[in-house]
Amino acid sequence: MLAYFCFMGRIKTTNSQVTRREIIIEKAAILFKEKGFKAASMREIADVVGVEAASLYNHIKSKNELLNIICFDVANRYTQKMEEVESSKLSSLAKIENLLRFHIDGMINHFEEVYVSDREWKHLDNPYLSNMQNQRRTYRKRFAAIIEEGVKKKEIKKIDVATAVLIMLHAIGGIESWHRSTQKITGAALEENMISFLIDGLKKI
Amino acid sequence: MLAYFCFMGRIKTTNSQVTRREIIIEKAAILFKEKGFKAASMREIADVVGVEAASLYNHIKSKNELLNIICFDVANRYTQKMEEVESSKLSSLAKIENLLRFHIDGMINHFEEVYVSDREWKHLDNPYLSNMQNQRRTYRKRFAAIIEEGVKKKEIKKIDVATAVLIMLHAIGGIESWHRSTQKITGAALEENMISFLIDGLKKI
DNA sequence: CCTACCGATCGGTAGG
DNA sequence: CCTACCGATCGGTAGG
Repeated sequence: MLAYFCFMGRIKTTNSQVTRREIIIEKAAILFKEKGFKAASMREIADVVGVEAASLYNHIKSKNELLNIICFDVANRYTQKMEEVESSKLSSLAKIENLLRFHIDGMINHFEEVYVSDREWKHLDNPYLSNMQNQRRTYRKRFAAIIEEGVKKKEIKKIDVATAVLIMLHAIGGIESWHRSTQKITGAALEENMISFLIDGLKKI
Repeated sequence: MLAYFCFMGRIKTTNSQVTRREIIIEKAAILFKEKGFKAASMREIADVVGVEAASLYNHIKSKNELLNIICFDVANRYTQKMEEVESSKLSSLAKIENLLRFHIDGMINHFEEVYVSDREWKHLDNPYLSNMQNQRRTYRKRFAAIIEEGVKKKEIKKIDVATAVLIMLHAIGGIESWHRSTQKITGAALEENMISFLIDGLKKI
């Protein structure tokens, strides 16, 4: 019986390339973003997907698995990007700009997922929770190291590195209020505005 | 009976100036910050306070009332500060610096409350929810108006005002990771670093 | 995929 | 302030 439905999930690929499982994850991300992980119920997710709550469990193991998938999808993309940037030949300033643009794009184009992974990861259960804590700590350290290197090479203004990391990574979270605003500038314009504000803060005068 | 315990709350003022009610609110803020509003239970709050869950209701009406108190305490302080700054004779740049320092101080010295009011206000129920949404929208507009004025008077670099507001108000949220970090710089040093980064982003070159 | 259902936990009340 | 308890809702399972 179980095998039958797993197969059903696969067969949809022919029509739409989106499995039922992926739809569930996508709808879960939207609800987790809107109500928070704890406040969003499996019954609500099922409603939006158009099935009974019990049916969700033919595609996913638990509510927490949904959160795991969302959070690590995002975290892994960040880690991958960090590796790409680190091994590039760009200047420190260009590396940072590259990373910032990646974050901004993520907030604009994968908003729900990124938002959830950023605000709801505390509800992960172990071992995923400590794994995520490590990934986040490591990411910030690598980000800081790039700035540090830029300061040493005198490509970047002398600033407190920890403060700069903290400001830059959090400022991007502000794109949330851009999503909510009615009279939006375009995403591309927002990106340029943010980059110029943040990168100017690093340039030597 | 009820009156008796309300009286008990008041009488404590003689010893410590902190009523049982205020202790409950303070502990609730800590738990709401750590676990989120929905994930923190009244039983946990009661545990920390040192009473049974049912006893909390002699001091507060509901779990949501706790959130109301925390959120509007913070929001009202912001509104009050905004009025003070608007009616001052400071330059636009000085006004912004003044507001930023106020936010930074809040994040450093009233961390739990400010954090909760910023991240958990979505769980308010009406009419408090729409009230809060209005207060937040209004605050951002008034903040934007100050920057706008500075740009017009050419005290401030020509920037996209909406983007600047978004960056500045969210960057301050980054102080959260300062609280979590082990090798901290002092709060005062953090404040100076943040101010110089953010205010430099506004100054004309 | 559904119906039927379970144990746990929640916010909150009654009553002393 | 406590004990005792309630109805609602939750994540999840059994079984077809």
